[in-house]
Amino acid sequence: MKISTRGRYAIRVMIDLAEHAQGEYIPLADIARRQEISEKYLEAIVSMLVKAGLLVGLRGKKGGYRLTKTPDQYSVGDILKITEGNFAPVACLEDEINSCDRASECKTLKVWEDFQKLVNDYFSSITIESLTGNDGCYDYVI
Amino acid sequence: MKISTRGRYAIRVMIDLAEHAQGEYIPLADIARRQEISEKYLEAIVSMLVKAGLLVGLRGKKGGYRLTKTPDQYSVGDILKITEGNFAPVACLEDEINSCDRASECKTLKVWEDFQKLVNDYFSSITIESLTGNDGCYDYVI
DNA sequence: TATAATCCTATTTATCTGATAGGAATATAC
DNA sequence: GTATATTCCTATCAGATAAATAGGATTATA
Repeated sequence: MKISTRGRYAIRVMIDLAEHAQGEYIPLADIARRQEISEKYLEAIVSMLVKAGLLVGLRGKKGGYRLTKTPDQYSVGDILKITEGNFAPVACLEDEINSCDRASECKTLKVWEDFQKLVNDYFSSITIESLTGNDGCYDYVI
Repeated sequence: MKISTRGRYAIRVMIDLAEHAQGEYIPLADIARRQEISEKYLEAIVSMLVKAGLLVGLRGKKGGYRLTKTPDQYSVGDILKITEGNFAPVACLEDEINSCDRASECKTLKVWEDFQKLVNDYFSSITIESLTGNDGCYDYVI
């Protein structure tokens, strides 16, 4: 029932970018220094966020990462879904169809289904913007 | 973010006992057979429940396990707290006092605190009795 | 062309999960 | 009091995953 370090770091990266980016690309080294996280480890995490389209990276000098949307358009849930895979508390809820033999007689299935919805709704309701010290007025265009 | 097999099995054991026990001791072999779970694996799980006082075991012939309370007095949360340790989604919330250096400046601490409460409240609200096919009238005395 | 950055692949270490095995201790029934 | 049925205890094992590190290929800018 733990949120992985990956997930926690991913959220911190997103908040950091939301607070410091003015539309330009921010090198990962800057984020790693501010957040006191190993740059090499962050690399793996950030690459997940890029692959999922939450960030874009640019190589070379003046390169780095930037958000693809404004901070109010990201939820904590969006990020955790990428790093944690999904919010299914049990394996049988990971796929659309439940392929567990015992599903029809399972007395706890509803407990897990309702729980999954609870978790999803909670994390979906928290925006990255709400976790920054910013005022919600972005003076840059994405 | 997964509930362990231990936790799921523990809940099934408790439901099984709530449905089948009439005050007498139920051998683990019976539960293992009904639930189609390895008896040896269940042993380790059930011993946790005994140590925590949710069940009592009796050795020897006519031995087995029985509940220490009526099914409506157990919540799913009571059981999961034992098998999962706690509901802290991050390590810094496991102890009473938060010993994380970054706690004072942590932008996500409240997210995790509120989440922990949400999870705790949810699982605490579900009784084992509500997961059985019983009517809530116990014809045995504990 | 030098430099600064992302991107990619592999490796390591530690921890946890799920499961199995063998046997010691003990309560009941005959 | 002996056989039997059961919990109880300790140890072990394989596999997966998490967290982190390392080295170098690629690419954009100045």
